[in-house]
Amino acid sequence: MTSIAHAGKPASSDPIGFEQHDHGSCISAGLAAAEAHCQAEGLRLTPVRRKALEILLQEHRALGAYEMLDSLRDAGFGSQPPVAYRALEFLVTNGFAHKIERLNAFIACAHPGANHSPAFMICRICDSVAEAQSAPARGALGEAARATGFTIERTVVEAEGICPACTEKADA
Amino acid sequence: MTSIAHAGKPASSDPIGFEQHDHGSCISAGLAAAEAHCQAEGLRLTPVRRKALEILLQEHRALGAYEMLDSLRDAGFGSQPPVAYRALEFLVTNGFAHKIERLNAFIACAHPGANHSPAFMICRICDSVAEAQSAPARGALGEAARATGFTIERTVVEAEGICPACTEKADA
DNA sequence: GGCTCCATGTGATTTTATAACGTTACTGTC
DNA sequence: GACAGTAACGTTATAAAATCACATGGAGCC
Repeated sequence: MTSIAHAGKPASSDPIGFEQHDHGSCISAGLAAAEAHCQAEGLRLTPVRRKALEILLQEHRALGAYEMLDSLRDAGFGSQPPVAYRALEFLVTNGFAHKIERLNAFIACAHPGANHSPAFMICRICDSVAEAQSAPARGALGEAARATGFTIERTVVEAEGICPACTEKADA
Repeated sequence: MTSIAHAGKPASSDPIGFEQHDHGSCISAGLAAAEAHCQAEGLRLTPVRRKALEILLQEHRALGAYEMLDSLRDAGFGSQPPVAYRALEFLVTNGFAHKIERLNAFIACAHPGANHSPAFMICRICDSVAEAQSAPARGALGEAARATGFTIERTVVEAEGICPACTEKADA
C-alpha cells in the first residue's frame, strides 16, 4: 500500500505524488508528528531542523541537499553545505525523512512515526516519488540473508519506472 | 539464493564475498560470458571495457569510479574521469556489472548473462558485497505499484548489515 | 579513398558530501 | 543566577563523485 494518498477532503488538491491529497493538512500533520516524537524521545527539533522538515513537506518531492540549502538560506539560516546536511541527517536518522539513494535526494517520510522499512517508486520522467511499505526480509532477499548468515539492519528499496500521470501523458 | 559461492574446487580460495570460491575461474568465466554476450549482440567489448570488467572481477568487491580510473590509468588507458565512467556505463547497461547506489560503487555481476533483478547485501563493517536475486515485483512493492498504476522498469534493492565474517569477529 | 558512426582522450566544470574548528546555546547541578 | 558539560550551529576549506564539451581516431560501409 502506498501512502501518498491522504484521507480527508482534498481542500488544496495537489497532483504531486501519484494521487491528489490535502496538502495543507499533510504538512501540519507531519510537523505535529515530528514534534510529538521529539518530545517523547527527548530529541531537539531545533529551528533549522523544523524548517528543513517543513520545506520537505511543503515541496512534497525529493529535494537535493543543495536545494534544501538554498531554501534554508532564504529562511535566514546558514548558507554552507553542512547546515543542510546536518539538518537532513537528523531528519533521516529519526525517521522523519528518507534519502533516495538513486537520486541523491531527500524526501519527507509519508508514514511519520510508523516503524517501517520504506520502499519508493521513482518516476524517471517527472522525478516524482511515492513511498510504499516493503518487507524485504520476508522475500527472496531475507532468505538469502538467512542462508548466508548476513544480518540485515536496513534496506534500500527503490523502483524506477513511470508514474500513472506520465503514463497517461505518453498515451495521449 | 546468493551467488557469491561458486562451484568447483577452490584452487585459489578467497574470503572476499561471503564464501570462499575459486576466484581464478570466476574471473575467466565472467570475461568469457561477456565476450559471448557481446558477440551475440553485436556489442563492442573494446580494450578499456574489457579491462574494466577484468578489474571488477579481479577485485571482487565494489569499486568506486575513481579507483577504477586509477587502475585503468595504470593499465595504460586515459586518466580522466569519463574514461572510467564510460566503461562502467557500458558494463552496467549491458548487465556485466551493477552500481551499488548506497556506496556509489560498482561491482561485477555475479550472474553474467542471466536475466535478473539483483539484490545486494552490503556489510557496513568491511564493505563486502554479495549479490542475491530478488523478485521485488512479487512482494509488497509490486502490489503497491499495481495498485497505483506505476510501471516498474528497474529496481534497486540493497540491504545494509553485517556479513557472517564480521559477525564472527565481533563475537570473538 | 571518403564517409559515417561510435569510441576514446582530455580539459574544464558541476554536483554532492565531509573535515575541521571556533562559537553559541541549551541542560543539569549547585 | 553561576557554572560546567554537551549538543548544535556557522563558516572556511577541501574532498569525492559525476558530467559537459570538444577534438581525435579507428572500424565498417560504399
